Amino acid sequence: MSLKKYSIGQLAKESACKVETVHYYEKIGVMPEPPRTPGGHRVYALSHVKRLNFIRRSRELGFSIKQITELLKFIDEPNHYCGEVKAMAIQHAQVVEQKISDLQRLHGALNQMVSQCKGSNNTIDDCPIVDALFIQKVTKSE
Amino acid sequence: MSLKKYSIGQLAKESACKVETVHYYEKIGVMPEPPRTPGGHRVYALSHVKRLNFIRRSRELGFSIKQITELLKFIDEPNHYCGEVKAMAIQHAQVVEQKISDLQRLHGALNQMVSQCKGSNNTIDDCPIVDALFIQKVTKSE
DNA sequence: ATAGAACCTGTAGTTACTACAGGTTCAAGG
DNA sequence: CCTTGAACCTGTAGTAACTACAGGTTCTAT
Repeated sequence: MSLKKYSIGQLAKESACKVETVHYYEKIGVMPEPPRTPGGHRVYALSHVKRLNFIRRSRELGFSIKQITELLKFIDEPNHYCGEVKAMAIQHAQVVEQKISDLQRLHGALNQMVSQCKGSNNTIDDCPIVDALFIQKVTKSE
Repeated sequence: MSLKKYSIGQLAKESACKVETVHYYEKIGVMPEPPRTPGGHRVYALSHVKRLNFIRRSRELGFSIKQITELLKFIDEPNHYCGEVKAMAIQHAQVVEQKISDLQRLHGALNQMVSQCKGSNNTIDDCPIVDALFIQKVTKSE
């Protein structure tokens, strides 16, 4: 019996986001306009909670709103197949992999800088970190 | 003999960014207002190229403009020491580490979803990726 | 002298929210 | 029943770090 109704505040809490964010999602069309009380307050059902969870979790996983719009289209329209979702997930996984390796390169560069820096007593003119940053980029593949 | 002068277009090309970005950096104060030709075009010197390289490279490494402003302060003002720069670099390295591990967690989640998904023949109702996204978050520590 | 590339200023758009301001409605306690 | 204050409403503006354009001027090369 999922007859439970949610105010926008409860909905937001349920999905760990802010009320303003729900307004925003409604404005951009990823959340529907829900029914209202006679006074004009939004009233949500469990399906809304699920949908918002979907959106938030997808955002956490790094999907853009545009991508989420696509995913929701798959869900909202009846003539779509799991394969389309899978393809998007695979593609996104590759993007994430790339990001990880970029960050690892960066982390290496930062650590190298730090280890070469003797620290507090040098003035800026002798700081190898500053030197490293002034160097024209060579580490990044183009 | 670094008497060479650069137009804003050459400067931008040298640092692999757009002319508009240089304008923007000038507006927000991380690049100085350079001398002008009688007609009003900006004229840059090698020092500007170096400074812009510093900014761009720092951005590539994930420093925010705010952080770069701090770094530039260390460089622009004579009374700062290498230790301050080192501290910022160390702190930033930790942030990068955190980002990497978040992304690795995400990558694992995506791969798991993908591997559980049989693909094209299922309808959305059977898609484990969609299911996974609808689940209230449990993987993320709060 | 002239064509057109590059420059100028200023404003608006992007992404995904967040933060207000100024007003209305709801729920609980007396 | 009435009041109080939390929660809600709409709408606008701000955030980061640019990017894109419009409409005009200057520079450079032929």
